[in-house]
Amino acid sequence: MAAELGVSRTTVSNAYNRPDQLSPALRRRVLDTARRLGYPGPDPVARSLRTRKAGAVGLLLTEALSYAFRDPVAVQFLEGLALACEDNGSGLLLVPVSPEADDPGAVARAGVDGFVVYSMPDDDDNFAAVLERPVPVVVCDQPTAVSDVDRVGIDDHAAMVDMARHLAGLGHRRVGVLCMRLSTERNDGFASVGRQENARYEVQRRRLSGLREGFAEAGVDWSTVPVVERFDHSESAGASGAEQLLARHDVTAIACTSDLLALGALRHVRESGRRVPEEVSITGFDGVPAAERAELTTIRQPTLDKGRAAGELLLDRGDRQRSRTLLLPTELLARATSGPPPER
Amino acid sequence: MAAELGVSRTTVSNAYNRPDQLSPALRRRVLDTARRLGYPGPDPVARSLRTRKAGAVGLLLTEALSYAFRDPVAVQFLEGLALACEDNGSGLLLVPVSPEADDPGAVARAGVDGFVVYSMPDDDDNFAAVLERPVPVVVCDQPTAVSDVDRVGIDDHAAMVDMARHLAGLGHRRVGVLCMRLSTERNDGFASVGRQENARYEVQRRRLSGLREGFAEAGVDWSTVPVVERFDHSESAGASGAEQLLARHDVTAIACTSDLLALGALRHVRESGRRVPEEVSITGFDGVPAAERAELTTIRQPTLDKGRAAGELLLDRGDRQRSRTLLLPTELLARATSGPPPER
DNA sequence: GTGAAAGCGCTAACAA
DNA sequence: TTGTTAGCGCTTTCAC
Repeated sequence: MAAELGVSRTTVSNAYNRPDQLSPALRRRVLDTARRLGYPGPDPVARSLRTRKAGAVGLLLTEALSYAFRDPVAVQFLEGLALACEDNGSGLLLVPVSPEADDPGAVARAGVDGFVVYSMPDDDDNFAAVLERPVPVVVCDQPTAVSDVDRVGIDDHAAMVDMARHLAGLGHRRVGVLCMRLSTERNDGFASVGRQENARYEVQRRRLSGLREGFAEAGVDWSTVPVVERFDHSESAGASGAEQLLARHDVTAIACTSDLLALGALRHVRESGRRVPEEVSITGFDGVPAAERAELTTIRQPTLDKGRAAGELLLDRGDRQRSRTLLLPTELLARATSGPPPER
Repeated sequence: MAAELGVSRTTVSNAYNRPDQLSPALRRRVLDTARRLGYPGPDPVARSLRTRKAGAVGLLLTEALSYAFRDPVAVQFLEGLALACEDNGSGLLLVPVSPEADDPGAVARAGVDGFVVYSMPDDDDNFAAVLERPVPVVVCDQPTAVSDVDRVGIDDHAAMVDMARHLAGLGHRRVGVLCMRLSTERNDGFASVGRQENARYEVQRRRLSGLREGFAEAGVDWSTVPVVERFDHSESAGASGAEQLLARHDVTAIACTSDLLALGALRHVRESGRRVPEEVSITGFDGVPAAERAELTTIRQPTLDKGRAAGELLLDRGDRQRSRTLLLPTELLARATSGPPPER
């Protein structure tokens, strides 16, 4: 301890943390001595132990850490979350999870004051580990079947009912769907109704059920609607999904459960010589910037606001009495990739 | 302590950390009791204090936290860094810095095993605070004038010499430049040679000096070359910069020190009715995806690899004897936005 | 395979 | 304004 150098440890501590508690001269002297002796200042970990504050928010994602920076929706969510963190002076800790290993160790080992959980599957070990921790938790999007945590999300079902009505209203009856992964194991291909209903990803389940309901209103029998699933969330997955769908089914519209998939589908459909929307309509979900450039018909969701709201909910030491749920609005953007189906 | 429940604290600790050190039956019993009693498992902060490992890498950026997710180059760097972190099982802590406050507290308070510093100005307080911490540090890009830290970067000067030669080789002699901020205070407008040479951002300084050298070889007097500076790094800053440049100077080429600026310049130039590259050539720097889509002539730098290398350098507990410097290669991509100047 | 003791470096009360 | 006293919760020799 630098205490050996004239003063006591309290004084040293105060020199760093409460400048107003001691004379400027003394403070200067303490700091100078510290520097001379090579004392690097209070150890942050020891301080955290004592103060019971880590000064950081943990973020848990479905995917590997680096995915956070590959998916444009995740990036926007993170920007919002970071905004909330910086307002609060909190750090943002991206918690590593090994998708393979059944090792929730990283979660247990994270020095954070709370967790934001972004879009995890039902029954996830890492998420379970988060709930074990005696810190506040905010879940974004999924899973929703959890008590005692705050939640931020949108009404995925209702948004997709709108989308189905939009397409049905244009006259589409022979439609296909392209969706994201429905289980944690890779399963690229057509997804049966049973598989859809038992999807481990609630968001996908709800988006599909929304489409189902909306199309049902127009008399479309859902069991005849082909649903193609892709494990990877990327444009090329969207392209290959569209290819698989169109190879077997003659549809006039493809509703995708994300913009990335829709953008890929759009590319494939055009490259295969079909015109959009004259021959095939394509719709997405999310409202990413690239979708705007492509004039994709989609559902805009306030991704950045979700991130900020999640951060604020977590950091807001207000009424943490009962768990709060925030449902943000979405908006159907009918743009250039949807139109009436071709005449028979 | 759960020790009151049959066994000692060592045993409890072992139950969590060294399953092989005690009988499975006992371990099970300990864990069950812990659950029943609501013991959440070892406190990560206390554990860190004892083991002297935080299990996380800290990242320090020039800008506010959320900037990390707004700038495509930063996002790619982060993806690479995250890749290295996840290979190591480390977390990634984005350290909040208040650009206004002269408070390096967040850096001092971050519980991390090391820092990656990404592109900071010379003489930055937060960076200085990082150097005070007794942990390893890797600096990416700037500042370079630091001893005892590992570094990752590119040869900005040489890359821009190439770019100047490219433009000069096409025949350009009346050129303008659009660069990023040169000081930490906002100063949008023309930058004198003196201001360029005294820029607090080494990367900008070197990119400008590279252009200067390359154009000098073709006989261009640098003091006649207008250099427009923009504080914000965005497309719209690029557009307004190009506008300001063209309003006063009749140039046949605009060399930008980033793709984002170049993309904005491109937009402005086209919107103002000029053809690219027939009337004006425009070049960027970085090689972001959007630049590829726009067919922008640019310098590609391996941004993701820089991030990964930075992470590996930091986490690699190998020869930490002397500081290592890694210079990654760049590549001039001559695409569709550069061509011969118009005939007089 | 298990327990006892020692301390990681700090800050919050309180007393002087 | 400064010093004293107690831990924060854990892991780690080392002895049993």
